[in-house]
Amino acid sequence: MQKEHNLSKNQKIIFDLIDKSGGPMKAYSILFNVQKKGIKAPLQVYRALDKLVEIGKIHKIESRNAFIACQNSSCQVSKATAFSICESCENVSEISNSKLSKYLSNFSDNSGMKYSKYNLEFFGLCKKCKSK
Amino acid sequence: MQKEHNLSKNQKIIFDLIDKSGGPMKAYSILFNVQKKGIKAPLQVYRALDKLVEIGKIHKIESRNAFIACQNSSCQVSKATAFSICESCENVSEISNSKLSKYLSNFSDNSGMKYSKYNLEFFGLCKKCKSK
DNA sequence: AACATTATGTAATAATATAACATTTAGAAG
DNA sequence: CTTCTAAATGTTATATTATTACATAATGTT
Repeated sequence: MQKEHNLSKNQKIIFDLIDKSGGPMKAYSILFNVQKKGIKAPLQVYRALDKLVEIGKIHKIESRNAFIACQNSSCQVSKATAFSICESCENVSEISNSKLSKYLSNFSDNSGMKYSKYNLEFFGLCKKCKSK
Repeated sequence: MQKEHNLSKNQKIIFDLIDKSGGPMKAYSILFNVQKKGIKAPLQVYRALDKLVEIGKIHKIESRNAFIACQNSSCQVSKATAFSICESCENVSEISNSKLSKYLSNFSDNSGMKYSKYNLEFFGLCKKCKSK
């Protein structure tokens, strides 16, 4: 069972926006969209984003500086994330493949490092863009 | 055999700096370090970085906005990269593990997407930082 | 020599993110 | 219900990362 986080006002506004958008959103585009709701400054957005990332409600797509709602309801913390990114239309989706996540969560090499987190981004052409 | 790219003047200066540093470097830190060599503007740095990334001499660590020299001499193009990042000391190293790269290069799911590239970043504590 | 491609130089500015400080709100403990 | 604490908010300013636009020079090809 997922812990219920009571989102604060700003967190809820921003999460709902990202979630409803269905795709990745950039911080300043979020800011623009929530200004009518009284969120006026970048920092207000970044603070909400930081918290939402921390509790796993959204993930950051590092290569795009964008944020996407977690599509995996069982995902509490952002410690094991994988995405597929279309380099043509910039569509992003979260990959939830238990074999992949098991493989990566258990990965270790001879560096003596203990991995507690990973982020994987695959790039290519999505079905639509491939057939163009 | 790796194709020999004749680096231009700026590309060579910047690659040598990153390579000698032995770790990831940020664009504006690179800029600062090469100003005595006549490279004065951010754009000159970013252009060289773009080219070096394109030909696989360096890689971008997306989560850190930093650039590291490729540590894998057989790596021509930056299409399959994996790094381990210490969240305490920020040490970064390139993982070269043929099983991992095979697994990821051959990965496919039911999205209909053809993956041509990936970037994986593992996070944790390195040996040194763990024992502190 | 003519042409195309790649690289360079320079200034301005866009886009992304954080620091610092004051105040308010929401929960927990007594 | 009051006191305390942690979390969240509001606001201004600024730091950091990256690109646009335009002019010129060097390099490679036919």
